[in-house]
This record gives sequence, structure tokens and C-alpha cells, in this order.
Amino acid sequence: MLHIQPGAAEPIYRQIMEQVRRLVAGGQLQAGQELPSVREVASVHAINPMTVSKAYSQLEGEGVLERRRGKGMAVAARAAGKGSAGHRWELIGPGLQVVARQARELELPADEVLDRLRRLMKSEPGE
Amino acid sequence: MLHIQPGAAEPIYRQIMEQVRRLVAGGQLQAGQELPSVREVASVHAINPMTVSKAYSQLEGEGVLERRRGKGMAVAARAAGKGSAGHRWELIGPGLQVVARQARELELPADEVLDRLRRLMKSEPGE
Amino acid sequence: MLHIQPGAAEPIYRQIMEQVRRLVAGGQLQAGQELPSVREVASVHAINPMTVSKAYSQLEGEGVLERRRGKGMAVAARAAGKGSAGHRWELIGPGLQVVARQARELELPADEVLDRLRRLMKSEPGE
Amino acid sequence: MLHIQPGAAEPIYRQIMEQVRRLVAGGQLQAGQELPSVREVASVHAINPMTVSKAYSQLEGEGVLERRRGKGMAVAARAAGKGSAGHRWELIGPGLQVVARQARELELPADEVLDRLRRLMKSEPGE
DNA sequence: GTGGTCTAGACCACG
DNA sequence: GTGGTCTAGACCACA
Repeated sequence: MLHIQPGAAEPIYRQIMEQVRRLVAGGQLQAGQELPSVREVASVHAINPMTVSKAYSQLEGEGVLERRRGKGMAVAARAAGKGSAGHRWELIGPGLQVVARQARELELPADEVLDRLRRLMKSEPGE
Repeated sequence: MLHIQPGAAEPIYRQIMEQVRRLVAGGQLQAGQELPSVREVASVHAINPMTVSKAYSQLEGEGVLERRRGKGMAVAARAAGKGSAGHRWELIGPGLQVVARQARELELPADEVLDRLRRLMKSEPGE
Repeated sequence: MLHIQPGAAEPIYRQIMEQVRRLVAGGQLQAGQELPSVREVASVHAINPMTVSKAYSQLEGEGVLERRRGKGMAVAARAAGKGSAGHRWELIGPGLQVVARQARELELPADEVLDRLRRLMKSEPGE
Repeated sequence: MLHIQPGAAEPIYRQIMEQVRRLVAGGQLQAGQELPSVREVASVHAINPMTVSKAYSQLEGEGVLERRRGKGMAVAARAAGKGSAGHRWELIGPGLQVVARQARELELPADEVLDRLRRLMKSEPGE
């Protein structure tokens, strides 16, 4: 379910956090739904359990996840409101601004930038 | 000229490096053109001169900048080739992929994502 | 009779243990008196029966409760001595020290702290 | 400056968090003031640096502390408002409720409870 | 079975 | 010098 890139600049625990946040906001993880256990995620991606645990704990602190004692983590009930359209646009806003600034600094034609992004959004599901 | 966000996740010296790289590739910094001095950048943005110096030095190591004794740094002559169309698309490619994945995870409609990006690219110069 | 807060930092089984200990020491649970059954407590508070059982078992190990075959748990006869004034003050001592340190670190005026505590002790029975 | 009890039920990193929160709210740590470094706290109390780091990081996440890159942690500027009287009483409220309930369950006389607390608040500074 | 905590030690990034 | 990240491994607490 998660997509980890061990060598990326973004730390692993933060990659997990951001993906979970988006999957919850996007509705692919419903309120109350259980997440894969710390140990499972760790073994699947060959990373340290503490790294996963750190991500989950911080998401708990943010109110995105809830701890069910002895039964793992689940999407928090009150995280449901996080799926509002407004909130979802907030999560992608910074990314759009970064790309816009890069395009401007590179003096790339807006039309072609949009074209490339369109193709990436359509085809990427496979990878 | 530069846009620094202290407190951002991306380290300051890297913000400088990436912006300079893009401005050179985009042609807004021409070969031979002088860059603002380390001290000037540092004082304008209230950051440590060592941070600016580190960014400049690494760009020199990459062949993007050249050191002119007693006269500061300038865009390297051989950096001209860095402005090829292919190279410029390489610099923005990762950003586009990131945004595409975020949109997919958030289940946001592609059309509206493109629309928002279009508006950002047109209007942003002001900020 | 019991007051359970799932989700609190203090584990549930320990919440049960401490409350029973205090009710016994305070005389609200008399020697020989029966406690609500594991199943009853579990269903009333929607918690796992094993959690209740664990609390009762440990209290039995401490000599506070006794197991009556086929009839559940009751306050141990020899637990009577636990109600001495000295013992009761021991049970509240740590709590008082914690509050005193918090008040000091928050630089709150002692008089008002006492005032608020007085009101809480008088009115709380309702909740 | 901090008071760590290694054997306590409350985890060490949480002891640190709560004390810092209270010292900030109480004004003993002013906005902008630097905290002792992770390594310093760790060596003084003979605990692992990661334990201290965890506390600091979570306080940063809560907005109580700010990271000054390469220069350690400091009390966040926006944490100043955290020192309002209302906020300080919020921090001690739960502790007062706990004590009040314990006193009631133990059937201890309110006057004497208050008396003991008064003495603790006056004399404790020494330890 | 679940997550939490702590340790020890290594390496990196930043200024 | 500062904090951050990750690993490996141990033990505990909870249900």
C-alpha cells in the first residue's frame, strides 16, 4: 500500500506520514479502518520498525490516527472531516506552487508543462 | 533575486543551489554574469554567510559557477550548455512526478489540478 | 461504580486497580463485600474481560481481594487493616506531591490552587 | 533545570515534555530563550540523547519549541501566548481533578488534604 | 498478537 | 558545535 524510497532526500518516516495523510484525505483510507501493523510495514519494506512507529506516533499526535491498545492503529474517527475538498487542496497547494516557480525560473512554456503533467496523472497508476 | 525560506524543510544552502541552477538553465542568469556576493546575499536574507558560501562552492564544483579572484562568483562559460531544452525538462521532471502522485493519492480531478497550476504559472511572478 | 477512561494514558487495568484499592482503603468497599463480576464490568464499560480479570487477579495477589469459588471476587477480610489513616494518606501522597510541583513550575498562586481544589472536592460527587 | 525520575511509570521523554511545557507556560522559560542541548541534558541525567531528542521534537511539533538550525532549540515566539492565566490553569486542572477524586474515594477530610497540599507547595522548592 | 520505550552506536546535515 | 535519522536489539505493557 505504501511506497517507500529509501535513498530519497525526504526521510522515510516522513514519506510514510505524508502518504497516509493523503490517503486519509483522499478517502482511500476510511475512518476507523486499520492500518498495516508496524512490524508488517517494516518487514515488507525492509526498514526498521522504529522508523514506522515514529511515523505512526506522530500521526497519532496530529489526530490523523488513533491507537487501539493491543490492536494496532486505525484512522481516527475525527479525521473524517479531513477529507473535505478544501483540505485536500491545501495538501497539494504547496506542491503546485513549487512546480509553478520552477517552471517560471526555467522559463518553460506553460502549455507544455501542463501537457506533461496531464500525461503523468493519467498514466502513472501503473507505477 | 533569490527567494529564501528559513524554517522550510529544505536546507537553505540547497534552496540557493537549486534556484541558481534553474535560473542558469532558464537563461535568466547568462554565462559570465556575476552573482551577488556572499555577504550581500547573507545580509539581505539574514542568514549565515557560511551557508551562502557553501552553496556557491558546491555549484562551482558542479561547473555551474566560476570563481573570479577578488571579484566573486560568476556563471561559468561552459555552463551555457546547461540551458538545453532537454536539460531544463530534467530539472522539473521530479517535481511533476511528485505532484502527479499527490493528486492521485488525494483523488483530485486532473482537470482542476491542471487549471490551478495554469493560474499559478501565469500569476505568480508577483510573488 | 468504577470510572473508566479508555484512551487515557493510564492503562485500563491499572485504573481499575487503583480505584478498587482506594475504595477499599476508604471504606466504601467493606471486607467481605462482593465486587461486580468481570463480565459485568467489561460489558458496562465496553472493555475486554481479560483486562478486568487482570486487575482483579493482581489485586488478589496483593491481598486486597479474595477469590470465592464460583461466586466471583470479594474484598479480603485481612484487607480491613488497609483502611488505617496512615495507609490512606500514603495512597494520596504522591498525587499531592505531583500537584505541588506542577503549581510551582506554573508559578500559580498557592491560595488559588487550594481554592480550586476545595471546590472540586466539594462538588465533584455529581461527576 | 529538569527533574528526571528514571524509574517512574511516566516515560522519561514525557517527563521532559511536561516540565518544559509548564516552565514555558509559567514564564520561567521565556520566548526565544535557548534550551540546554540534547547532548547536555542527556549527559547530565545519564540518559540516551535520542530520548531527549524525542521530547524536543514533539514539543517542536506542538509549537512550543523552535529549531534553530545548527544552534539548538529555543522557546517558540508564538509560544508566548501560552503563558496566559487561562492556559496555565488548564495545565494543572487535570491534576487537581485526579487528587479530588482520590480524596473522595479515600474519604479523606478535605481540610486536611488542603493543609497537606499547602505545606508541600510552600516547602518543596528545596526538593 | 499489538505498539512503546530505551539503549548504543553510527552516520549525516546544518551552520 | 547543533539536531536528525536510521539501525539493531532488548524488554515492557496491553489486550
